[in-house]
Order: sequence, then structure tokens, then C-alpha cells
Amino acid sequence: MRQKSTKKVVVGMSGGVDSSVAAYLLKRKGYEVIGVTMQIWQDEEIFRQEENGGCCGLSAVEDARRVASQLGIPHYVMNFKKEFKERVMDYFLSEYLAGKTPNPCIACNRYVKWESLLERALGIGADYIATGHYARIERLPNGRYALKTSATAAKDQTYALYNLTQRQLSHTLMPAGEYTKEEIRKIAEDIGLLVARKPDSQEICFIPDNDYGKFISENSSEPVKEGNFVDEEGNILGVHRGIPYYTIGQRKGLHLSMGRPVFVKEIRPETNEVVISDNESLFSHRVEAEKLNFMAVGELAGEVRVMAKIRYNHKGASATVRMCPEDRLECIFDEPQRAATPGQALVLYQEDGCVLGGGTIVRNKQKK
RNA sequence: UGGGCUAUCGCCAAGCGGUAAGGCACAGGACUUUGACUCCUGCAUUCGCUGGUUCAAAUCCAGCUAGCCCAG
Repeated sequence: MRQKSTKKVVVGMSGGVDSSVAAYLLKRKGYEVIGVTMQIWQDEEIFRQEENGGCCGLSAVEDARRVASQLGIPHYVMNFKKEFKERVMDYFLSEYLAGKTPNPCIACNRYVKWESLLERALGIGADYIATGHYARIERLPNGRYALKTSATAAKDQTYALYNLTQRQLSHTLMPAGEYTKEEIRKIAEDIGLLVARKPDSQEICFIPDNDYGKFISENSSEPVKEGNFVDEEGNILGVHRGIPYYTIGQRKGLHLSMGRPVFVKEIRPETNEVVISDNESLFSHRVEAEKLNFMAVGELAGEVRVMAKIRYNHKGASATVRMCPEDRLECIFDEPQRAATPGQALVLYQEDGCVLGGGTIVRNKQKK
């Protein structure tokens, strides 16, 4: 008798298991669920039929539609290609050309899913949007909303969501965060979802062959130019294929036979140089971040002890953070971390597993 | 055109008469729902070329070729 006003939820359905089960769980809880699949980059014209027997983009829509029908919920396809192109792909290209290493999933979450999709959902009268992300949303005693690591530490996606605002969080549901991946698949099996066994997605969706360099060369307005590999003393070691082909810490694909493994230490877009070093000199205690977003707190006061991640697959390491000039944040790790990379996100966690906040890693000032 | 040295996988490099180490690079796979990293597997029937000695040669001998060095 409690649900006289049923809440309406738009679930972003990718056609995968997680979002499919998320839709199911919400429906079971009594929400009015609407399935929406976002059309973001898929270009129906150019999918390779011979090789795969079908385009992943189209099958995503198809899968989502069939799941929705199985669940008995309406399903719509919404076009977000423009938003995706501008906020994710263009950003991706310009960052790489600037010698940085962006995380497009974070941009996509922030701008496409939680800006465009959320606003459109609210526009059609929904109270929330929901996704299949493995994360939980909590209302803290201080009144703020914060993401909390999912029930499974092994499958936690809060890192890619640190940028969400309070308003966005207050209109978001993430039912998958209460379960482990295994449990989600089990649920899918139990209710007979045809996507139960569908493999997890991987790699960046708009670069199916995973060849970043090629994608950037073909899609950027600026030419990708060869340049020099240099060592830390400035000696020229060889010729590189163009800055977008490299990222900090990278070993493979350098084609440098030095007799010992060597890695990318630094990328210098000003001189089009890629600096090479050994593994040891990739470690550093200090990471600086900008474009901050705070979640569990409104602002950072003084020094705060946190667990910090510098990449998606980072287990996290304890550190102390504090604000520094120009709205930047300084993070000093107890133990030096390997290959902190400009463009990647620095995400901070409190002891309770809530996301304190995060930002984008900037180039460390060279201290001579 | 006198002397000396060296020629082993793309690079470096073991081997010294008994039937081709290793490292780097590279390729494939695993891991990973960003890039990386990491891990696993693969990678010279052949040792500059041509002959010779030997049961047996990358290993010894001769010639040739190439490179380096010293003399010129």
C-alpha cells in the first residue's frame, strides 16, 4: 500500500548482462522501468558484416530490445551521437595529440550518460536514471551523496564515475552495485535472459580493433608526426611514430632494442619527443590533479589521508592529499607509484569506501 | 691491395670438435569493461661464402667476401 506514486526510472541498457539485470531488479522493486539504449558512435553504414557476422552496435540495440521485451518494459533508442562525438571522441583525440592519455569512459559517463541522458530522462518525466555499473550510492550524514565501492571489490566501477555531481547522484540508481558479477549472471540465468552468457565488454567501444594510433591518425585534423625517442640525458635513441602512439609506462611497440626493457617516461608535445627510461625511474610519490570534483565532502580542508587510485585497474594506495594553488590537488603517496599518467584520473577514497573526490592528473613539474 | 682483428636470429651476445645459451626486439595468448604494466608461449635444422680435415665442425685448416684497426 506504500507505493501510491510509483517512481519512474530510465535504465540505460547496453544490451549486456549488467544493465539488463539492473532493469530487472528495478522492475522487481516496483519501479516503473523504461529501457533506453543510447546510440552513440555506431555507424550502421560501415560495420563489417563478413568478419563478425554483424555489427556490435546493432546487436547491442537488438539485444537490449529483446531483453526489454522479455522483461515487459518499454524500450527506446535515443540518439546521442552528437554529444558522444563532441564530448568523448573529440576530447579523446585532442588529449592524445597533446601527449596525454585520456580515459574516454569517464568522459562518456560524465557528459553523455549523466548529462545528456539524465536530462532527457528527466525531461520525459523520469525520477531517476539507472545503469548496470558496479557501484553504490549512499546518502551521507552530512547530507551529501557519494559513490561507494561495490559489494565486490573485484568488480568496482566507482573510479570511472568520480565526476558525478550531487544533483546527478541524487537522480541515479545503481542496483548492480549490491551484487557480485557472479550473482548478476546467476540472476540473468535464473530469469532466462538471453544475454546471460554474453562476454563482458572490453576496450574502447569506438575503436573496435583497439589500434589507437591508427584511429587517431585517421580521425584527427592535425597530422601525426614522427619524432625522436630520447633518453633522460637527451641522447637520440630512435624515431617514434607520433606521440599518440605512446603513453607513460609503455614498453611494447617501441621497437627499441636496448638490451634491457625500456619504457616511456615522458611525452613532450612541445618538442615532439618521447623520453625513454628504465622501469625504476617511472616511480614517484607525488601526483598533482586538476579539474577536481568532490563527492563525499564539499571541499577539501587541510591534509586528508586517503586511498588513491591513479588508473582504473589500480588497487589503490594510501596517500595524503591537500589543496594547492590554482584549484589543484596534491597527492603524496606513502609508497611511490608507477607511471602516474597525465590525462588519467586520480580518484580518492575514504576509509569507508566512499569516493571523496577526484581529478585529472597533470604533468608533474620537473624538479631538477 | 703490407700487417692485424672480426664475421652466430632484426639488435646485443654465449659457444673454443660432439650435434646452436641468454637478453632486447617482435608475434600470439592470458589478465584487464580506459591506456599501460604483468604473465605465458613462440621465435636460427643453422652459425659470411666455398672447399678441406674428422665418425662428428659454428668450433680446426685453406681460399674468397665484408667490416674494423694499424701501417701506408
